[in-house]
Amino acid sequence: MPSSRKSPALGCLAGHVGFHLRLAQLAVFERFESRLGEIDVSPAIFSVLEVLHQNDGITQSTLAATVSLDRSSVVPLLDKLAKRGLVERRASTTDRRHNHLHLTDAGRELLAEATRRASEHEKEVCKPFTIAEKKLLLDLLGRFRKPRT
Amino acid sequence: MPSSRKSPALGCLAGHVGFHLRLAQLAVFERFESRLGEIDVSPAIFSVLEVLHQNDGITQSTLAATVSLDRSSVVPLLDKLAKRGLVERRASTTDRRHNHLHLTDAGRELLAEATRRASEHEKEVCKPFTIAEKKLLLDLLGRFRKPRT
DNA sequence: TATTGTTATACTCTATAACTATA
DNA sequence: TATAGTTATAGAGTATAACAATA
Repeated sequence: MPSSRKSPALGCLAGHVGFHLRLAQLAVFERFESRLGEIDVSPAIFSVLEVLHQNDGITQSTLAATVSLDRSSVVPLLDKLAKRGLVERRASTTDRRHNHLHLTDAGRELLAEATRRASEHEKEVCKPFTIAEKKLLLDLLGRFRKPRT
Repeated sequence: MPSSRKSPALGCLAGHVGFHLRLAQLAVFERFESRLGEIDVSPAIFSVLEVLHQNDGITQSTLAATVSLDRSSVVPLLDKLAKRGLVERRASTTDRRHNHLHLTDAGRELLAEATRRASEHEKEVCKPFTIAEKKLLLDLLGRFRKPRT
């Protein structure tokens, strides 16, 4: 039975995935910040570092597409990371329009620590799910993505 | 088998709910805007209008809590809606610190149209799911919310 | 003292459009 | 002409802190 102090009715919002996606992301990102804020790693920064680690020498536009950002949005992000000595931009020798991106040693070290913390975070945030449920959730979320391109 | 032009590896991001929540929300909100942008209704505005409709006379702070915003964030939002003639603020007679919020006739009319469009949007965006899967998804998303308070 | 709404302020995130340098 | 990165700029969205009115 509902608690005596009833909360306001949500109407059709209760059945809207967008509404629930926002609340879920809010809760998850908040806890991410509380664990990785200490080492100045935001969700966006973490995803960039990880993609760089997985794809050494990747180009800025490809990175942007991979994390679903505009290529212009990636510039100030990389500026910050370069200033912190975590990332290097090397002009391509074959096509001088491209920058190839590389993690520095410091970048790899920070990523290692960030990965440890992110993994704890993930464990905490997914406590309400069984392994099968989490797998299912990721599968369902993946279906929102645009079909092709 | 993978396409010949392979996309960059995501590493551990592929298993992180936060990463997938962001992509999903991005896709969903984008399509919401494409359907309701025409009538100048953003996801935030829609949720406010619907909560006001469900809870006539609700107070600003309660509204804010209901849609997970700070009470200061709700002020400029309501300013806009009031300026558009969709919402009224009436000072409470019993406790003059409170504003009681009400939809105007115009507000109800716009909400009706917005609800029609939102329902089409919801149908479109949930095409990849069966009824059972969508129900399950909402259930799973709900588990991220903080336990009590 | 505590609470509601407000203001002033600022910060983050992100995109668009135009520029440059290449190709 | 087209592309990669950059710049300048602007707009959302949101929060924090302090304030006035009220309780």
